[in-house]
Amino acid sequence: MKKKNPPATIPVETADGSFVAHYSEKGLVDLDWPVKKNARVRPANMKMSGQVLRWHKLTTAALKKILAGRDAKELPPLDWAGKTEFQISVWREMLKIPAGKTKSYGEIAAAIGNPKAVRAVGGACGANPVPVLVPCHRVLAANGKIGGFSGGLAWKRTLLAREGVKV
DNA sequence: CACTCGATCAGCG
DNA sequence: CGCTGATCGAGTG
Repeated sequence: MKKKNPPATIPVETADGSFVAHYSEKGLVDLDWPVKKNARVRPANMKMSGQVLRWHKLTTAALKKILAGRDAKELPPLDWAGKTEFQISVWREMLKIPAGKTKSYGEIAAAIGNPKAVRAVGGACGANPVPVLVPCHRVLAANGKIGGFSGGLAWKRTLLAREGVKV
């Protein structure tokens, strides 16, 4: 009985474009990078609970702060249903990284108790459904190399630059 | 279940 | 500086 909640899809307007947020009954499920141009997303029926709107407000505020190179004051609840414990551990660990600081994949691995799972950590980062809010861009390779980024490497560089991080 | 790949890392020539 | 092996989780057939 997989009641597939029609995820609420709402655009998040920022100076960098319109991100697209997807919410379930439990919280933010997914956040997409700004689509090319007229990413005309239909807010569907905004008949959803005001709770979603409240979350959306938090999402918007947090997103803008991080895009500006600062830490988000508060994040909306994140719904990581369907993900593995390992991935969630990795993401939760990344959430602890403050703006302007960076960690290596190896450090994340060590922090969650699997010092050797560095490759796996990389994989988890790539599977992160909520970029920016979960600062996957603050994770660099051990030797200071920038590594990769699923939303396009350009974003990673831009975000780091705004936070005052040099690569 | 077996096999492959990845946003890694550390060691060695 | 470039190549190789070690290692872990996830996806695929």
